[in-house]
Amino acid sequence: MKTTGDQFLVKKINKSIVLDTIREHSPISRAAVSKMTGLNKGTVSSLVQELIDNGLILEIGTGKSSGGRKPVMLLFHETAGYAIGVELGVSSIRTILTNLNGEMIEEDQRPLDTTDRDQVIEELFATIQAMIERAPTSRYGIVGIGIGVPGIVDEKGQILFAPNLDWEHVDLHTLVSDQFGLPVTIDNEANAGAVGELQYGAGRSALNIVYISVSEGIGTGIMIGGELFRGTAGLSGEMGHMTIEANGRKCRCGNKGCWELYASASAHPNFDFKTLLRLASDGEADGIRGFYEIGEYLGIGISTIINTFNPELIIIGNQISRAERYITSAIQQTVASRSLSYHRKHTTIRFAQLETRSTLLGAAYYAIAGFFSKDRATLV
Amino acid sequence: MKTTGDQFLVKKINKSIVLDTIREHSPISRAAVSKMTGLNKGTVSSLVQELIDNGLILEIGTGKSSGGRKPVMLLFHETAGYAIGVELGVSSIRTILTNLNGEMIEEDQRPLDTTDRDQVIEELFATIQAMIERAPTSRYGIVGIGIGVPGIVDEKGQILFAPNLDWEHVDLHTLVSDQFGLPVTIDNEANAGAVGELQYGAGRSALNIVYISVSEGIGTGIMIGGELFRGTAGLSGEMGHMTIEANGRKCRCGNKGCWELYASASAHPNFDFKTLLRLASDGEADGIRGFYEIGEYLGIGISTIINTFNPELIIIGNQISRAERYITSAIQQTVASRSLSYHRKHTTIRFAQLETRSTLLGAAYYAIAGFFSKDRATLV
DNA sequence: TTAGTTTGTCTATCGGTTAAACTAAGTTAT
DNA sequence: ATAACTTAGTTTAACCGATAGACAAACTAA
Repeated sequence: MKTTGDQFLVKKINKSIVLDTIREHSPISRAAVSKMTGLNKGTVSSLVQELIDNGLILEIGTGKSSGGRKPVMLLFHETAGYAIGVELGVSSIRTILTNLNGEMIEEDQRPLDTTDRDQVIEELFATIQAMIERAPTSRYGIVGIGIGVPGIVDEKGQILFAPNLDWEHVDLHTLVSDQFGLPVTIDNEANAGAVGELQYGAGRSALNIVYISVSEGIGTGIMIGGELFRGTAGLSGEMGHMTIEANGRKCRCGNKGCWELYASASAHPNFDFKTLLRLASDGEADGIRGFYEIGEYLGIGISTIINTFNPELIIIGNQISRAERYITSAIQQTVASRSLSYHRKHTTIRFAQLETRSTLLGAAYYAIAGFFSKDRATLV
Repeated sequence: MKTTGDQFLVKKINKSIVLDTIREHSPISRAAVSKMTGLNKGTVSSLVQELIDNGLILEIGTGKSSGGRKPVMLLFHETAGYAIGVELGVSSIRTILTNLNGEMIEEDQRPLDTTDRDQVIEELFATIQAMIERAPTSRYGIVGIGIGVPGIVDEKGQILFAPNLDWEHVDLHTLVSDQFGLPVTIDNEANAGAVGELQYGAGRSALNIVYISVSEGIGTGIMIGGELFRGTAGLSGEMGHMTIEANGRKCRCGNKGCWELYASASAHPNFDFKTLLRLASDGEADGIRGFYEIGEYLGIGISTIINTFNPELIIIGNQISRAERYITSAIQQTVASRSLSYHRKHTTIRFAQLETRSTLLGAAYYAIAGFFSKDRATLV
């Protein structure tokens, strides 16, 4: 049954629009909100009053007059609540605390010397608990926890398969949810990275972007129309396993010639990523050529992505960012020669702007977005 | 500026819901619509009355009583208008006339022995004009024209590049629009096919489907959340040019190792499609093996599509359908061994149900959909 | 015949938006 | 200094569409 329209729906829509407008344009006056949104001044006034009562926005004195009465400036109350973002990596757990604007307030990093499920989860609980305790008191407290994990996650927040952790079928959502009694979102790290970059990084104001997370493997997060594309069971975006050599190397996924075997940070047959970086920075031919080859293979997959999605923006993130200067030209040249010209014209390729925080900020954003969508439904 | 909510929006939403419900469940009573949609009986009554006044639905006598007053059955008035769908092929132009339910009323096919722009367009105008004249008189007349073309079309309906017709930069939308003064939609044939299958064929009630049109080349239409995914400039879905052999055969697109070079109906190095079909039906090893190889390569690309989109359904259509029995098992085996198991579980692979009419029906649907979305906006 | 059920309409009310009047508080011109 | 103009924000009345519930119509079942 589709959602039918009634007066409450109208109010919910308009309240969202007003809140979003204030969030994006703080500080701003009621009159300006009315002009920007097209909503009547009176409507804006009453909705703003409710948002103030809800503690989500603040009046912050008067602004400059432009020939008449001074406007009362409104501010999004970014510290009315806090969100926790976690990146569960293979060798470390990183955690941040953000305000409702997604600005980082606190940070924590713990090395992981095990992949044992129980030990990792114990450490995860500890870092989250510590972050909860470090959060300032606020009206809404911790509004949620978002976690990015290196693996395949279904729509219920269950980790189906995390090869680097050697985990299978871990219902992380239930575990964390039961422990803290807070809203929890679990997603794979590439999806979270895509969300982070679109909200706070290189992809702001873009609608269709593809985020490519390149480290040991390759993961991709696909944002379509400003929304994460999840596929039927929440399993979309495993483009690391697209075939680029029909009879290529065998992959642990069962396929042959997967992209990530040729284009990831660990793709070089002789040197690992750190060694390659050292060689390249020393100007050694082995390092330079190693990265050039990786860049070429990245370009091959990126060309397919461009032809498939015709995105505004492709963002390359995670470990490989550290080799940006060594691989950029190889990528650009390969894409220029391999992708369809009309498609290429509309696509920009960039490295992640948030550096190593795309996933963390994206994870925290899940919590913030969840809070507001709930808020909009219930607090009308 | 986002659309803000007001009473008109509410009415538009509800009127759409009522109309859609009647379209999908004709014949149906007002009471049943109310129960299905959750809308109040009175609301349904008044919206139905308006739709009757608009000529979009009809009262068709009473139905069976279930222990009380007999219901008045409502019918979608499918002949209140007609739509034209055109498939501009390389060797022929096919045209259909449908009612507002997308049911074919008239059909026309004209061979094309030239790819000359002016001659083709003259023929195109002639077939459309003939179809307009064959349409029964109706309240809304011809509500629009949809055209599927074999090439890259941008969001304005301009053909950027149609290799098989040898056309570049033809503003077909303006040409047809000026000639007939009707709403016109131009899209590539794979997109139109995807829409056709989702609306009327194998993909009904699915949300995420990928339609693969396999003939001389390979085109793909991607439906996400029930909507066609168009990309930033309307150029999405050229997966025929994804790389499956990094150093494979040279493609006219500039890339190497494109999928369509290995998996299209014209991919066999020695035999053309017709010959292969004849050989296979004669039980000749060359034909059987030829199709098996094409099926394997199709399976490689389909595996990438599954891992990328995790769609509910993949539909294979166009010319290759005629070889269904020779390639099915090769496709299934390859996909089973190459795609990620979790993803594969949620995806079904089928051949087009509308046979050679996916594109035509999809093109006509563009016109119908355009009519209703306009109608909903203006006739409230 | 009577009681109960189902369909569809009608009426009062409610909650939202809007336009417009109004109050408040500034600036600019003379 | 004062009048005229501007801009900001609130209040009021009117409007519109949905809803709940009463009602009439038309049927079935006992």
